[in-house]
Amino acid sequence: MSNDAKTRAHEAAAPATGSGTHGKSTINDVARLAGVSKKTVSRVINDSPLVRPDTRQKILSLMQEMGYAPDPQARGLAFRRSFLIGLVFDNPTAQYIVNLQYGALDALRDSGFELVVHPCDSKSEGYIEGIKRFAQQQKLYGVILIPRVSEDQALADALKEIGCRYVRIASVPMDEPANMVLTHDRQAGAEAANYLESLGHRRVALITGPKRYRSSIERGGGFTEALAKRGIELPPERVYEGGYTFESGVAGAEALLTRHPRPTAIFACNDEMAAGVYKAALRMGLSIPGDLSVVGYDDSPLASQLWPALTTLRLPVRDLGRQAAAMLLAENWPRAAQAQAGISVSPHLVVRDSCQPPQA
Amino acid sequence: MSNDAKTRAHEAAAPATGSGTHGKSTINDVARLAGVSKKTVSRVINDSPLVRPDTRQKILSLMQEMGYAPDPQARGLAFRRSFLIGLVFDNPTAQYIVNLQYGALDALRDSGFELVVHPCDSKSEGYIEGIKRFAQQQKLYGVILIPRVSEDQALADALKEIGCRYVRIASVPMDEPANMVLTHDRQAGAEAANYLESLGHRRVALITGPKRYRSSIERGGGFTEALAKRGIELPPERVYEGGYTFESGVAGAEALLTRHPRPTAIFACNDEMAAGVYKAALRMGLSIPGDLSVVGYDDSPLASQLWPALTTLRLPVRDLGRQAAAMLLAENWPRAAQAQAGISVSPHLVVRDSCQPPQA
DNA sequence: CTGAAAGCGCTTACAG
DNA sequence: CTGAAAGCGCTTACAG
Repeated sequence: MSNDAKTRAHEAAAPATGSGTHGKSTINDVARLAGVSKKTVSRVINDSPLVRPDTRQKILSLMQEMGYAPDPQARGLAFRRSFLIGLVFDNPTAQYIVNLQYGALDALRDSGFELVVHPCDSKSEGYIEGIKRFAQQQKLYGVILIPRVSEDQALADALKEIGCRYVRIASVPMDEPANMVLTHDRQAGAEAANYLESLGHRRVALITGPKRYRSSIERGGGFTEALAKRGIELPPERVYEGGYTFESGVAGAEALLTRHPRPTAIFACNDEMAAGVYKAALRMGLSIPGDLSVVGYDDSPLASQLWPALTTLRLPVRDLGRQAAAMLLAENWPRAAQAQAGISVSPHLVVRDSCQPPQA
Repeated sequence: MSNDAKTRAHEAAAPATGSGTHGKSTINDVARLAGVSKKTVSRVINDSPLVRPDTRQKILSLMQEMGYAPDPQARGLAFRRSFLIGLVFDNPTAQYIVNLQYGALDALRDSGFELVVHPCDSKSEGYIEGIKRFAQQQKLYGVILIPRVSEDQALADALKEIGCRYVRIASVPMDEPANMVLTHDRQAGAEAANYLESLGHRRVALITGPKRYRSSIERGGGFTEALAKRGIELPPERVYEGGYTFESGVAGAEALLTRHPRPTAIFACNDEMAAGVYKAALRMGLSIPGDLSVVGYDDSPLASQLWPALTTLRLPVRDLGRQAAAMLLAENWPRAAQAQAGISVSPHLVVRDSCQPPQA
């Protein structure tokens, strides 16, 4: 992944030992010591081609030597744009947020950009105004939108209106390619279905997330679709709408497992709900995978900590974050971003110990 | 908690509808429309007392009306200091990081300050240099240090040297009160011991975190101490040094539970390790709390999702974050911060279903 | 209580 | 390829 950093100077090492004056040198100091105008130094900072190679080299090593790094605030003021990337999210799991941050920071490392976190409540009145103000006031360079806010077209429109770059992480294309990182939830849901079918399961059940989450619709839809393609029906009484929470997983499993005949496998649309299924099964005296096979989604730390370890769909969240941030930094947005958008980030099945063929 | 915001203007609402000119008004526009100099507007922005009340009021409502908010970059450039707070952490759990962020953001809301995240690797060579550069380059207003980096005196010294405000979250005082938010781990460890003793347990075991974590030493130490005070000995063979990870909890429990006689209770120094104890017990056919009582630490979401629900010490992480950020913003640092430092954030026992008196 | 001047550290036109 | 002037939107001395 090419690092389209705006400037090389940001990679400046610590002030060279012994350089003296408190490491607070400015562009003027560099210019004076190099015997050029500050405009020339500025050109070097901004990787302009309009500098003679030897001049550039001389200035570059001088900056290195002095431990000079341009002041982001001064640059921002002149550019009318900051070097901050906003991370906007509603209420995903802690693990999701943190992994996304790590990924985004991977891409921002040594670029001179920093990551500013901005949680919000998409159900509150005027939350879009809040984000707009955040973007405008800080003159954000760009914004990364995480589900569920990424799915809000009104938010995207607001951002576009004020001219703020953004990238939406979502399960289906709902914007220009340059503004999207896709998570392919439908395909992953199908993988879960195919896996269970291949083990021999015919009476399977589904615990979805809330309908207002596009991911939930895609995961559940892909699952149902793939099942149908293999000739397996999923009647409404074997589908439970959960809330992506542990408790809803418990409730869903309790509802589904009291049906007769009992399903032999459950696909929960996230790991938290799958953990809820474990609890319900344990309480009902059902063994996993003996009496019940379970598949989750996310591959959160939880998945490997459950016993038996949970078979689940791994969502490479850190990669999503890295990808989104890299697209935002792309030199010639949106052209370059679009090219990068081709790099796909897909979930895949991680087989552990929570599934086996159904008992005869 | 008083919000010592530097300025009122940050709370400016969205541009009043119909105000026209794209909401990009500057201090000059305000000054012109108010018929005063920009210096006077500046005084209002910065809550200077040197403005006639009616003048101030007039300017304030004008700003509100225009949807004016001062540009943080321009202010920062003039102030030689940004309005950014850095959150520096090594590798705590995702839940800890996120809760701390939420807490810090609670305190920063409507203050004009933003939160910049900065993970690091305290085991890597020159990591302190990296943080120093981050603080210096961004001219951070202040930094919040989370364990384990908060325990590194060299880091604190480096920050002090460059004149960067910081607050350390840690289990014991190791700096000026104005620089500390205490988590009182020792006292909480004692609470765990007293609780188990009161239930009648005499053969108890302990799974600590890594020795290099001060929290681990305090939690374990408080536990051991309180036990001793009540006449219960904790021999070395009933103490296992874990790594604050799930896997180490499994390993620890496996080691401790094969001793004869078997301990009737285990205190794990965090919930992840407690979850590991659950797994080991389940595999060994031991029931919780029938055969074994378990106490964790953190009250992470995990705690209530385990079955039976885990009795644990609740660490109010969000409060820690709020407290730390509020101290950083205190008007007259370090005096005011010190006053706030009095507000204590203490863990307390949350009793759920994982403990009972030992079987006869 | 109020203001005119100079400056924070950079960049954008505009010339050459 | 290089530079002198003006400006980004604020604040700090310094006067009054």
